[in-house]
Amino acid sequence: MLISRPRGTSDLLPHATAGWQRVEAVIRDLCRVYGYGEIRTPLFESTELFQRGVGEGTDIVEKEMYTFTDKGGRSLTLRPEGTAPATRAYLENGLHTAPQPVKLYYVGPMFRHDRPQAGRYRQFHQFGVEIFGAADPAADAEVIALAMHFFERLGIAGLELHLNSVGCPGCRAVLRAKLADHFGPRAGELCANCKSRLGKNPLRLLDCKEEQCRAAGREAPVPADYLCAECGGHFERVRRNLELLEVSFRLNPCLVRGLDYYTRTAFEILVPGRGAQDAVGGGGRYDGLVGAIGGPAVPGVGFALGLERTLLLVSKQAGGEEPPPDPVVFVATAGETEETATVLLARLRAVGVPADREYAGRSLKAQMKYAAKRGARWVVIVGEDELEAGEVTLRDMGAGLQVRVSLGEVVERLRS
RNA sequence: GUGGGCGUAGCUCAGUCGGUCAGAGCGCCAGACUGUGGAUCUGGAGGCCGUGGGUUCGAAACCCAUCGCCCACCCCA
Repeated sequence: MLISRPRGTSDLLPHATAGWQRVEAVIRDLCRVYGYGEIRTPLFESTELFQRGVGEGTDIVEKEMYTFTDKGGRSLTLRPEGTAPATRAYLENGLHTAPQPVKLYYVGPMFRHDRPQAGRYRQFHQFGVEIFGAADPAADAEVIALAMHFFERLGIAGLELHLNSVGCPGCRAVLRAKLADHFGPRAGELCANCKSRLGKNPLRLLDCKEEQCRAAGREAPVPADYLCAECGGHFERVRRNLELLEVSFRLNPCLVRGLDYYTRTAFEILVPGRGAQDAVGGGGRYDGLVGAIGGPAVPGVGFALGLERTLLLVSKQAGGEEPPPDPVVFVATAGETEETATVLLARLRAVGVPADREYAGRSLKAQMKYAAKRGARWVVIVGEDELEAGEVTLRDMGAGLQVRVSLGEVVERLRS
């Protein structure tokens, strides 16, 4: 093969896109019901947007971005996630002057230069929602409930919702000091990654998966112990709302979102027993994000779900791929009847009957064979003999029976 | 970025100690007294055996490199 697709991308052929369309239909319906409007932003943005909106200290920005320089010398980046672009669009289009809150959702491809493996690709797809302008804990609960509702609608069971609160910059400053006190003396026991985190972002030490770091962090202070009164109250209200919505969750005191503009609620949706790749989605509150990219202080909360990982669960649990659509009616010719067949086919399609023909001028036998393989329920044989009587032969492919029908009424017979 | 496995027809794969090994099944196309399907039979098309070097009289097979795919780690979705 001369040219193959770029690493970590995939060609979705008709038998696969059927599953995607189903998932997308659920997304659109759910978002309509919950009151979210769809937003479509560019696939690439100024690199700076992600540096500020995702965070310089993150793996995404440090090593996973598809960044290039365009002909005007601007640094652009294929979007690695959807929240920063949505936030940018919210500001740029003046949505902060619209009635608040503004509730948006998006579905589309994201790009990260990671090493591909099962359920992880360089071009992958996310479904996400964002609520801008609502500080109410009920908003946190709503997006979480929406995410869980989505999986429920797809028939996916057995997911775990992990929940935590990382507090606000105020209470986090206290925590940070305590973490430094705790880990400082143990720096020697930590993995290389965590050693460097110790200085810049000690919160991240809490959710390192290395055994040695977990051991060192066993007695470490966690955000929940240092929440200020307001953050504590908020978290309590989020949990209360989830109970009202009958969404079960598990408190995970080590669940963390590292950057400063992530505040309070943090959550992740996990598939138990899938190793290091168990996250199908996650989200939280980001009351500092709008400000971080240059806007006013507007609170926000949202989530992003991985669709490839979701599809993996759909096909695993709900059984397999769906077949491509049947043509239903196939128009075959026998003899010099092409023109009549062409018109008949057009009439069938005009009234919405899925119909097809073949274009190779093959024998009737070959046409029948092709029609059967395509899964046609009916074949209309337009033959010279029948045409002399103004008729065609209508064959029921399932039953193997056929009758002659007048050319005038065949469309009506097949319409239903 | 790190580690492991694998790269032979569209697909799934055989190819034994290097010497008619370029193959099978499925799929595709065609035919079986030429206007009728999913069965059967027959035939056909289709492969620089991932790529580039090397070893050898001779390599799909052995060695090196490279690219790609898969899986795992890190991290995430």
